[in-house]
Amino acid sequence: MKIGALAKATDTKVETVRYYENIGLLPPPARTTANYRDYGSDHLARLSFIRRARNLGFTLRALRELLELSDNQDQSCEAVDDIASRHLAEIDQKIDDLTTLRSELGRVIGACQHGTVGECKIIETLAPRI
Amino acid sequence: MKIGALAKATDTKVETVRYYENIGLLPPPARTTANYRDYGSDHLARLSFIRRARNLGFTLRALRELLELSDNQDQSCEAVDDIASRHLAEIDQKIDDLTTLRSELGRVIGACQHGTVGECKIIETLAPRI
DNA sequence: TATGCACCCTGTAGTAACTATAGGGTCAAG
DNA sequence: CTTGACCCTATAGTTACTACAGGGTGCATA
Repeated sequence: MKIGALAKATDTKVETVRYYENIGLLPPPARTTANYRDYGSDHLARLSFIRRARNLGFTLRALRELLELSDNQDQSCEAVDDIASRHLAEIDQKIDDLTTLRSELGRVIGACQHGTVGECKIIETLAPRI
Repeated sequence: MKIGALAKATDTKVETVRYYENIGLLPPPARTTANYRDYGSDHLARLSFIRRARNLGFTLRALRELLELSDNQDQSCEAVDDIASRHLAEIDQKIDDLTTLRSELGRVIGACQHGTVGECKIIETLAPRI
């Protein structure tokens, strides 16, 4: 598939796809005779992962680390365990925060439907960490 | 509290706190006689919300919208409902993605502990959306 | 055959959201 | 009374994109 189709399938700008190739996050694909980039399903999967993980607040640096778990199958068990464990804790925190935020937004919507708008306590849901 | 304490409590750089004030995301606090910024607990709650929501991948633009639910209590029910509903759907998607990612990382760690490292299928967990 | 039009290419400049540095003031402790 | 840890403003640099500028490709249609 050509870059436009890949970009569309992953909800990415064409320029962003080329940018990821420039910084070495997405491997350079084959080229057609007209020098057009020609992507396969592995590129599609990898870019989808990158975009969705970015959308979840992971930095490109964190992404590189996660992608290496996949790219370098021959890493030591300790290294894999360390990287995965650190990210697991981060992910759990994110899920907690999102769940709390979700319930307050749900309450606001519910209150709205019952005509008793009331205060929105959204800020308080993500109060300082202990 | 002074800016350093506020920054520390919210895991933020002092420069970032001043930046949020410049772009109007954090209201300007009172000043001491020495012209130092003097923050209260409302600032602490608001900054904590901003930082954690940013960490979850929300843009500053999205944050402004969410904060307005809290700041403008007198908005129409339709407006509140529209904003809250859109973000609710986004949040649900994020929770789904994080949960899937979490389980694959957990599997990798588990495999590691049993000495059967095996392949890491992390990329596949965030495959293209249907 | 040609001439749009939608797509692709490289390269560079602009934007969003920070982050670091320069140059200087405040203040409690020793 | 000075030293170190803080604060101030202003501006330049970084990360992660995003938007041109200037030009080539390829297929449909007049």
